[in-house]
Amino acid sequence: MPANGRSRRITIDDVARSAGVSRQTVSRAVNDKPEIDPATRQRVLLVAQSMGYRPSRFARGMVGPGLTTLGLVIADVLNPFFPEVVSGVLAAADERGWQVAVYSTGSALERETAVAETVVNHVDACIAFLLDPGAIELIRRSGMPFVLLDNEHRPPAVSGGRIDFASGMRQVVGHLAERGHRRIAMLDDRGRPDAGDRGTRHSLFLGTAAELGLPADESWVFPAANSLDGGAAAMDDVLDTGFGATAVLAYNDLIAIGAMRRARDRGVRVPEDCAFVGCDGLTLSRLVDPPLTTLTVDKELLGRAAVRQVAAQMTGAGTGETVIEPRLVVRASS
Amino acid sequence: MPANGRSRRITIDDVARSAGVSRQTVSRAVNDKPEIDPATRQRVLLVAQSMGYRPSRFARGMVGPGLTTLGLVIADVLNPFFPEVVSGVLAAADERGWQVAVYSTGSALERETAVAETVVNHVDACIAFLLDPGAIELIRRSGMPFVLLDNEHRPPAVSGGRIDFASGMRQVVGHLAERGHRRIAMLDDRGRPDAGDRGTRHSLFLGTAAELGLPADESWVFPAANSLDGGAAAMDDVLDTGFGATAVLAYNDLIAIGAMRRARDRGVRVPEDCAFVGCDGLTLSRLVDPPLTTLTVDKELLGRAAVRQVAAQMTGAGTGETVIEPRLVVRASS
DNA sequence: CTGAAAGCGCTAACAA
DNA sequence: TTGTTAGCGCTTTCAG
Repeated sequence: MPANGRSRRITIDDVARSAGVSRQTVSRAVNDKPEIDPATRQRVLLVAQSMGYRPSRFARGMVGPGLTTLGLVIADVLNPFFPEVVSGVLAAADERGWQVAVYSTGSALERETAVAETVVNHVDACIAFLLDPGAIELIRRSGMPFVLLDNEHRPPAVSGGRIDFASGMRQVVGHLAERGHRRIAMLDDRGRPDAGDRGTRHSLFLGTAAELGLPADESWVFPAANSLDGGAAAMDDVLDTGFGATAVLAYNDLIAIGAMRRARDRGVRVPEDCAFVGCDGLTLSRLVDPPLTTLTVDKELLGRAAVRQVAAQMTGAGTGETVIEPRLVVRASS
Repeated sequence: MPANGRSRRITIDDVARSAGVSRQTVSRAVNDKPEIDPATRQRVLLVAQSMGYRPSRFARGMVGPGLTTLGLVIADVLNPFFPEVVSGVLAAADERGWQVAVYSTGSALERETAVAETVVNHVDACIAFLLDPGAIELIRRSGMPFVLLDNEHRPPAVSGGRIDFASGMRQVVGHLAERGHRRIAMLDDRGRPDAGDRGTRHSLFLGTAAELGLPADESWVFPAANSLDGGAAAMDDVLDTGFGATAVLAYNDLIAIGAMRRARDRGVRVPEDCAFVGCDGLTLSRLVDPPLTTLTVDKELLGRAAVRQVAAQMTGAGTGETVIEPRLVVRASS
């Protein structure tokens, strides 16, 4: 019960008794039904208000169709990638009259199972950024409509949404190669357990570099925590290993910006000494100095598309996948 | 019911019948109760799964204590102010085992009533950034625990959380005055209906300026849309009116950054020709060029404090107010 | 270990 | 216009 904490909940019967009417009449008054004497309504409403009566969501949901609650699991609202996705999801859910419950894993893999368990019990459908196979399986098994985003290991029975980084990496590495870069370092997100797996930015980078005849291998990839500080620390590694990179490609804009700032602080000229390229196309990337070249992704669209897929599943459609095409935006950092 | 769309919902009775047991046994299996034969559990679970059975949230909430859903109404997730508040709310709500449903008004005053109506019907408590008195009254009357944030016109019966901009403006204007600035323009958020009212940044700016003997009046305040572009457009106004401002104080960092960029684009040197100061202390403000001087606010704390107040109301405590103290962070823009 | 009965708070359908 | 009856799907007694 909406945590009254203290005493027993006040029910429609309490109000009915206190107002000297039947509970039906109370229901009519509260729900603004036409078939009730305005005077009665007024009186009942007053009593209800004074008693602090609030209809139970649960009892109502029990009778009527109830509200659809969509669970949205993200890693961290403070990572500027997610608010844009959230925005798309909120808008699309609102159009359908759904409520959105937001859950954050705090980018902690070990918390994913707990979040998944909560989700399974408290929402009607789920859109999630999740990496732990156990957590994913938990939600899948629940049978609720489920869309998994940004995960290359999506089980076949689960719908998904992803960004076409194969195309993206071609654009990015191609751009750097055109600019004459041969020694390109990559700053990967070390928080992801799928590092290096097929389809990840990491492996696509290596593959594309090889295709273009660039000398890149695992030693060209540096793990970074997914944050500005993480990017900065990884840039220290790049610089300190005497790697001689003339360009740095980061897993995302956050890491790229952190790295770029650290490089500048250490006397590296951008882009003359070293070029920087990010992924995601955060608003932020336009505002830093120098403005960051980035692989832009329509994150709101990703959110909207996910909601559309949830809706499709509710009408019985099968598993599907949405692929978002990224677009390289060249700015002064390269 | 959780929008099955197609046919009737599958109930516990359906499963019981199909598995040849009583619904009690199904309940035991599904809820992992100890008093059931492991073999039976297994069998029942299999049947349940194969039938796509999902227990009804509503029916469960009806019986047990149910989950508390906290409604969080913000203006716009894309405004980087809000994610930080959301982060604080999510964390504090999670600690209490509550679910958070996020609603966005899209910064549109005319949508507030509709959002308030939804909130009233579908959550157990509410934390909101709301400006329309009608919407606020709607939620207040519902009797649910309610905390109104960042609103100078909070009804006495409603709990609130706000930032101490009286102190803040003293810090900001004092700082600029110390630096020798006399002609200070303010870029106000034109979307707020309370512009100029007592307690707003607008009026506190004018009051503080007067106290310090600076020549500021209404004509020194320029309305700006709450966005980067809004700040840019307002800066055009400042520049074009030949106002001769040597410093610009903005309603928030978003507006300040937009204005600062526009100024630079038009050949104004920052801070030599014109200094810029924002409010809020967005992460963003540290990253732009030049880094922005800003009145930093602990936005996560604001969110956490709001949750704490909701919790207090649930245990029967009365109306309260949390005041967050802002802190000036001086950077290169001034 | 399993089943039968009772009731959570509400609204739709019907009766008065 | 108002009241009565019947459930919604589930879990918690209490019997077996």
